[in-house]
Amino acid sequence: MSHISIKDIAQELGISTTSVSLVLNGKEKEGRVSKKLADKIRKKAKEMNYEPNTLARSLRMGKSNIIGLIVADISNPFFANMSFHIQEYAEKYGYSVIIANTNESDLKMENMVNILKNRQVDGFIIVPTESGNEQINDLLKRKIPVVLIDRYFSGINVSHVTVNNYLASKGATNYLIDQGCKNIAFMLYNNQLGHMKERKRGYLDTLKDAGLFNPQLIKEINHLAVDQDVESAVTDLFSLGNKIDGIFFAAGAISLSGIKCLINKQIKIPDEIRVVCFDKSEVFDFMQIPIPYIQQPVMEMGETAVEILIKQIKKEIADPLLVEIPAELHSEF
Amino acid sequence: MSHISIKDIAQELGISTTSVSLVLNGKEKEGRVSKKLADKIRKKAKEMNYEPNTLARSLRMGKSNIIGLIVADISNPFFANMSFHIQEYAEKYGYSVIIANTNESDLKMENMVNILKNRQVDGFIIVPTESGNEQINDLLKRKIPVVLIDRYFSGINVSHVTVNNYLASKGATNYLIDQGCKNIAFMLYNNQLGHMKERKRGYLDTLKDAGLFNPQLIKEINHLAVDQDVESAVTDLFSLGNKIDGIFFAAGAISLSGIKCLINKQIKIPDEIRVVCFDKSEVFDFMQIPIPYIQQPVMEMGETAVEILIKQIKKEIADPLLVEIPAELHSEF
DNA sequence: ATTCATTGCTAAAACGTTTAATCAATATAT
DNA sequence: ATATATTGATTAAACGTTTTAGCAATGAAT
Repeated sequence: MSHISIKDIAQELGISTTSVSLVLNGKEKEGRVSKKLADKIRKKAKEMNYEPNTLARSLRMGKSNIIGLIVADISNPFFANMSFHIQEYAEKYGYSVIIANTNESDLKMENMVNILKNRQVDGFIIVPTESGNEQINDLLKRKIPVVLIDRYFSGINVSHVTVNNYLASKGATNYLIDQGCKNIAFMLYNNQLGHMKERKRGYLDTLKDAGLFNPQLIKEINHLAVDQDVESAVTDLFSLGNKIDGIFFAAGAISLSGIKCLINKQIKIPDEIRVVCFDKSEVFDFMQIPIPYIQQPVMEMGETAVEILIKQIKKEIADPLLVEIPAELHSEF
Repeated sequence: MSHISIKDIAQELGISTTSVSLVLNGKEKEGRVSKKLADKIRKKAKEMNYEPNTLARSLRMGKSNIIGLIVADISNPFFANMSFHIQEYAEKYGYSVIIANTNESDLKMENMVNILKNRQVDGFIIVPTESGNEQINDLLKRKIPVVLIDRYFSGINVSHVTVNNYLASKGATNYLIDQGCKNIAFMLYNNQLGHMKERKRGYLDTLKDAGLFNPQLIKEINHLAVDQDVESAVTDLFSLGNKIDGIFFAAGAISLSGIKCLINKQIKIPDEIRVVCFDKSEVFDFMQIPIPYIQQPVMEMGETAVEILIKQIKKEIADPLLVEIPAELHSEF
């Protein structure tokens, strides 16, 4: 027999599938199955190598106990790590996690959301792509629980957990000011996602408060051409009248590209220029000089997202929950 | 209505579910549904925002069109990247991919295999954990298609795709010999997986052929304590009578740990010691000196695995296929 | 000796699909 | 005018579960 079902066990034992189901789900008490029969069923099930068909169960019960995790870039260690913690934590609650990678493509995000939705996942945790908002809206319309993580859309009223980007950004900028920098550049992605806006706001407010603001110091990077854009941004910045003495890189990949660029141009960190980065990278461990960075509490973020999502799934909460977790600036070495 | 089914559409239109199913699956020709009715159905389906329930479909059809991808460490860029390519390629064939991370834990691998098996995935691509062999055997016993990737067990007759570890290892070792190294150390994991054995064999054969072999040069590392083990291995190696002048790191994490250690101990690469690494790392881009490494063709490996798996699923091939892909040594800069 | 509870089990429906079998009506061929 | 194809639909079973409702037998209580 290719695959053993509950029916096969029942047949073999000459009993009903009800009893088998009851026992195999540990409901023998409520189901009033005799200990004798229960034991017989368990024995036979083991003997026949029975494995339940979760598809059928989910279909019948109307829930799959699966969480769909949609990540914009799984090869980014930050997200890979986050995925790991999410999976780990969700399992404790009896949920398994399906990871899908959108590679920053809106179209792929649409596909993956649809595929998972049609597979009846109970809810989604999503690191959305830049224009993934309609997909999110569709999910909300269908009353499917969603939690965004790391990124969010300012216009949509949906649960999200992020770091406190504004404060983190202020902290990083202030750090550079404290180090004596007067012309502090800021490099960020040119997208409209909420977290980027917040990081920018943090930088702007701090610089304005300090009377150091200059619009030429802000450089936007296209995520499809990070290396080129960063390269020309750096060249631009160094041709300004007031020589820049600090750069705040507002995202992981921009940081790496930026530092690589500075090294190539033989611009010495921190003598000629000071930097501070959003997100830690393994690369920092291998540099001669320490690189200050903002570290996002990736585990806490992941676990919070899982908790919120599960509460939504179980209908313990109805309204969207917006959680901001403080991020730490690592600058002491 | 919370969720629209084919039945709802049929009811609304006063027709049978068969017609709806036929049309929505593009089988109106074979099913002899009139163009008029077909159009009506499609219109209504769109209007009602219908989405098929893949669970039910899979249950009925006995296949899910899902590939289970089980990875030992998703936060390892090598595997993250591989996952990406596998997902990408599988989609072209109409399969979606569920990624599960085992974090190198045998128990978790067992769990994930079971969970996915019970969700009726059509087949598995697995980067197995060290002692995951029984799980593989169980899958084989149940006639569930499996392809191992990157790692494999010498004792089990199951499809796998790997790099040609033996030749790659010979190449790397020969590179160091060509550079004039006389005392070439080798650092590998202390596990019994086939790919490690092959890498060791490559090193051994090459060193013996060159008359340079010395058992003290081989250091085994426990993957649970890479940094410590590498640290003491390096100390050991440098206290040997014949001063070592080359190290071949047989795996990605060992390489990074090793290089970090050399930097900390102020041992200059390549003046005092030459190294060669298995797997590329982003870190190499940031080092003053170029690091030679063996690059595995991760995309080709992933795609090959998908192809083999799908052929097995479709029963186009019955016997296990063992594919070895050549790896490239990057040593010219 | 009758009622009532309890115990141990089963029948059957339901979840949302797909698909083989069948049927009635119309068209085509003889 | 009759036999035969073809067209356009439907009925009902099946996939593997869970679960409600109910049945029969036993035990306890009056």
